[in-house]
Amino acid sequence: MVCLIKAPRGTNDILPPETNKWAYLEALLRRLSNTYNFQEIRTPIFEYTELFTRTVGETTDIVQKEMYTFEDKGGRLLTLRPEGTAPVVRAFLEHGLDSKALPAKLFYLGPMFRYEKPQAGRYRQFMQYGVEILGSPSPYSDVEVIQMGVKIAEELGLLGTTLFINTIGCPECRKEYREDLVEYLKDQISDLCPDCRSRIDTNPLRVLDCKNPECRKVTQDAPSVHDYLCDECEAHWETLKTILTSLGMEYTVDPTLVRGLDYYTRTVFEIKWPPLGAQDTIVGGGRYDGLAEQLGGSHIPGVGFALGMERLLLASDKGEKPIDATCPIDCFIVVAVGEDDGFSDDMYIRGFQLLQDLRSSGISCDFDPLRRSMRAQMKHADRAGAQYTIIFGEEEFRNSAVSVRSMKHGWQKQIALDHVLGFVKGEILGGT
RNA sequence: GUGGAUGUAGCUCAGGCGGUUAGAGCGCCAGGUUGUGGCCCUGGAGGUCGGGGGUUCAAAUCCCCUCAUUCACCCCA
Repeated sequence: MVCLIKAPRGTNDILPPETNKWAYLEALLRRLSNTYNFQEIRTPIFEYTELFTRTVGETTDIVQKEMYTFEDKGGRLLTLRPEGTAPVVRAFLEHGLDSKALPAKLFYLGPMFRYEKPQAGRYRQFMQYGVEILGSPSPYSDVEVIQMGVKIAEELGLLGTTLFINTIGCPECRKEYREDLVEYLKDQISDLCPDCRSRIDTNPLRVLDCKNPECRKVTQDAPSVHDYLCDECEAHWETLKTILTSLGMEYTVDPTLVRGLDYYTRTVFEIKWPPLGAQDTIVGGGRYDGLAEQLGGSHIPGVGFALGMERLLLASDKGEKPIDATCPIDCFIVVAVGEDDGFSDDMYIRGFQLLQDLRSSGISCDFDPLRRSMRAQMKHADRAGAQYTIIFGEEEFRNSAVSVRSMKHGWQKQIALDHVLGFVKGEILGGT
């Protein structure tokens, strides 16, 4: 079969039984959100372009090359959201949530869009889950968020994840650092790759995480932010590490971890799972104390993380306990149609009635509307993962009974039609 | 955006130096089994050989372009 029109590049159709994994993951994330007391927030899929250019940063890859931007019929410049934090903070300010009890703990779950070259674990439309704590400057909030990220990986049976953390200071201490870094880099400019040469002016911190070996040599001896931290940032950083240690959480300090969005301050972190290959960051986040002010609000410190669900499911499949994609039903009604002896139609109707009764009792069940052979129906029942089949046959029909068969154990008994509902309910809901 | 690899049945893949009707396994449908799933046997359906163009008497096979996937880079979730 061919279809003239295919799904656009970098997008995915998610089909059964794969959808069951998504349902499971979503349920897991919602459950954990509740455990950590995060409440769901839903924001539009598109926003004014300016929201992202102002917060994410003009010089970042996201803004420069990855946004789906378009003009609507009213001449408004809009962008399909490439990330969730800026919209959440925007909605938070717009609706005056800062006048309610703080800190606010919010989570979101939905599609994001980035115009990138697709690769395994990286798509143009992808589902992201993220949490944000707004109104708390406390390093305990940083740890709360980080710990939840680790917890999610654990719940999915991902062994061998690594938590990388770093601090990039605040705008105050970063100012002096930035000047010294730029000066240092300009002295070594001949050894830097072309990308990094232009980064010196646009975003010098990003030179630090360039993977080019030549650039690495240069950055090895570059001044470190850690030597420029103001007292507050230093205290925040030290407390953060102390709390992590006291929880027995292992972490690696990675001074080259700066992350690609401009709004980050102080803490940044990533959780990586190496078996994924090139796209091995499953959770990424950090603190953004200046974001609300950038959007015209008051000073509302924030910290959060985001995770890509496609990537997480990819990891889950490769991990220790892949999510079970099957979705079996409780029972299946089989109607054995013999030669047309006048019973068939009646049997079908009685079977169909029982189907309704079972469903009304909360028992999942199905039947074969195609009136195929009994064998075909049994096969169908088997494939649907039915635990029990309920067989309407001529012989049973004459006795006002049906046969109930356990597909798992193979036993089969005749049950009076009047009692079958109770019997099946007992078998399935009674937990035998 | 840069570089490499790969596109043949629903899925996993053979075939490939040009030569009749393009194959296998799995899956699907039916029969063997007019009252029974899984195992086994038999049969059947299902293909624009990713798309377009070119070379040729002849293209799944050679050439060009294009689209898609994938790996790496860039960057991220």
